[in-house]
Amino acid sequence: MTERRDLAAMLQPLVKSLIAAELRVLEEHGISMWSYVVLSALDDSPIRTQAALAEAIGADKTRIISTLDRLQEAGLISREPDPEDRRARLLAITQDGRSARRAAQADIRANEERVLAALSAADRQAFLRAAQALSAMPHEEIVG
Amino acid sequence: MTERRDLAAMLQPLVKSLIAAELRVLEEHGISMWSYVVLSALDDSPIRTQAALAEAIGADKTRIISTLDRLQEAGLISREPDPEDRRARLLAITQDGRSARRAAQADIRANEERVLAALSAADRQAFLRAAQALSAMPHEEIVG
DNA sequence: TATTGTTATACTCTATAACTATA
DNA sequence: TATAGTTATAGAGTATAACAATA
Repeated sequence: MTERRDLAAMLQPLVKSLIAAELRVLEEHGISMWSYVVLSALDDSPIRTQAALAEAIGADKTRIISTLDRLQEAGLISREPDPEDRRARLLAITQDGRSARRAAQADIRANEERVLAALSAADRQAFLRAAQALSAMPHEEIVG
Repeated sequence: MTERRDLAAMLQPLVKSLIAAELRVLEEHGISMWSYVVLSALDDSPIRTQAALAEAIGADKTRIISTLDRLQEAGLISREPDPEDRRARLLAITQDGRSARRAAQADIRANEERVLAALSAADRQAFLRAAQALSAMPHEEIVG
């Protein structure tokens, strides 16, 4: 049997630290974690309903409302009733929102690069490749 | 710039799935996550105070009390006042506790091996080596 | 007075249920 | 009546503060 600690027990503190690092950077940019997640989702493409956005980022629809309020207030997203179905809210990132998100992301990635520098070039590549492969596995396949 | 998603955003869902998998296994063994963490800490060596145990597993001292109650009730740990300082509680795993912990750990690792089988042998090795190296970094060094 | 463990309280985050408006 | 969004409420998990026992 391979002698190692449980994978989850090993990775969880690492992820916790990475999230703490991300929160520090985001705080410098005046953005909350949920705001960053929303901006990142909308930077890929606009979304037609708040429920769809919540679904896309794995959040409850009731939980993102105050975040959307603040983002709209700050002019980082637009949020208008769909003329064709005025129950729905068309969501899109603004130019300011895009700038804010990308500036924050650049700082986050710079810090992650600094951390990854602890690895050899070969291990770094393999680690990222493996992490990508594992995180692409369906939740059910991992849970079994 | 390397084209990849944020590291934390990539790893967090993976860890979440791994924890869900672990919880499923632990449930089959009738052990909670906190109980498993406590048993794992005590399987390495006994601990002289509850505060030290809490510190060791990164928990609040008030938060492990009900867990210790249940473990003691189930006969998986021993917990006696230190004769030399009766404020302190000497904590140790019992033979039953050790059996329970190791049985659970074997199943957890078996599932993790199944997940890791998605990787090539080389990537699997490099991933584990890198994960170990990164998780050994001090929290402050990652946060920056 | 200081320390260990415990209990009581408050706070944060999240999920559930009820409500408004549009369809 | 059904759906999108919102607000109000309740629940779980955690941290903080007060307390009891021992030193």
